[in-house]
Amino acid sequence: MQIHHISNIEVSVDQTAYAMNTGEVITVESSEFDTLLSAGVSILLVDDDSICLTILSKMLLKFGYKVITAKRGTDALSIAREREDELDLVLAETHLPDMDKYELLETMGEMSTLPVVIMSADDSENDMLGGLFKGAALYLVKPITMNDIKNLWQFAFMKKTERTVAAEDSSCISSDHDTENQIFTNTGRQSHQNGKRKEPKEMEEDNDDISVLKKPKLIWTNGLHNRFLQAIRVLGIDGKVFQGAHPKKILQHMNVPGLKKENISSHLQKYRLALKREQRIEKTMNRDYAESHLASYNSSTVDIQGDLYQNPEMQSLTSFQLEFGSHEPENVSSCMSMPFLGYTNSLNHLGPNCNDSSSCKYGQLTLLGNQLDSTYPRSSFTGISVSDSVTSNGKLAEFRPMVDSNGEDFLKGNK
DNA sequence: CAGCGAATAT
DNA sequence: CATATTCGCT
Repeated sequence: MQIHHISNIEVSVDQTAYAMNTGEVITVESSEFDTLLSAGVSILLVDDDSICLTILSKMLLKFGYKVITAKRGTDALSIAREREDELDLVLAETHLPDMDKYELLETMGEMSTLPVVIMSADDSENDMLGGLFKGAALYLVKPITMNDIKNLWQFAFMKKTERTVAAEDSSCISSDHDTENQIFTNTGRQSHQNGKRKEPKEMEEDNDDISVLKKPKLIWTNGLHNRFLQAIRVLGIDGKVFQGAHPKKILQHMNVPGLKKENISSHLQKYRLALKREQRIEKTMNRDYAESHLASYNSSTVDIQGDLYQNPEMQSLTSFQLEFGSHEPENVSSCMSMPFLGYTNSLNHLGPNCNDSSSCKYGQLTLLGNQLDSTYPRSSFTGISVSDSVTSNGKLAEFRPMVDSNGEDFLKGNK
């Protein structure tokens, strides 16, 4: 088998630009944050084409990922089999010489828990939905951008779960000041082909002594919330008049393994409160300075992200992140703050293209989306990443939590 | 039994 | 104090 351990690659980034995409001036000084988040994440990169392989490796390395490459599907599988523990994520091209389209994806799904991110030049809904349905954590359409790469780390945590927890779950009475190398506890699962909604089995050999008594605290991450929003958009915004958005249906639609009805209800309750608040705010604003404020509110999503951002309303059809609080309390919340910031997130290219397709399973999504978008709070979009602002400004903006991003407004209580 | 609002817990 | 869970009512 041909495995290349890449530690140093000699390809100039300039060529990256022409080959991969606009890639221009990826000034991405790989801000400290990016490298911090992706640091130590090991990625198995699978691509038949040497050029792509090299370029992608380069990009990955730039963000601090560890990269192992394979050119053939079989190689990828054996690597994954032997060294699954060292790996965090598989990034694979769909078209491989020795396998057909989603064979690697499927096989990988059967034999390991590694999240698989698919990349392909095929951008039809059929292809994308197919890939996602077969269990891909994310479907990236080539050309791959630096942003895509930058956000990859988020999907790596879908597998790295209990290992880290179990490793440190032993009594840590020692009041150690842990460094930041701690990893949060995400429980993620790839959807199987027959993937139904629930997964009765939870932990394999974990301490379940209190698992029944203690309910794991569910933390609604942006990703999870986005999924929630997506579900709501499809089903209908309010359960009262329409028959859409009952928690049960939402749960069904979200299709998240560990998620309980109660969680949805709770979140829905909070969500509705937030809605009310916003409506009141808008009303009070209407009385006084009607248009100026409103205008700024509505356009804000567009303003920040500028022209190059596509369709913020459409959120990822992709995967989700389920996060439970670990038994050790504090480390979670501290870690939590990081992912929020960087969550520009897998905007996969599903949204914009969907309107022309009647074949799209989520065709109703576009329909409902139009009539609803005035009602629901701004899509929770927080992070406009640093590199985004680079392109708009021309120079690097300082990293700061988006002030005007309304992503979080839903979370904070405005009165 | 499910949904929703309010109370309670973390 | 915010947010998740539990309770009680419909």
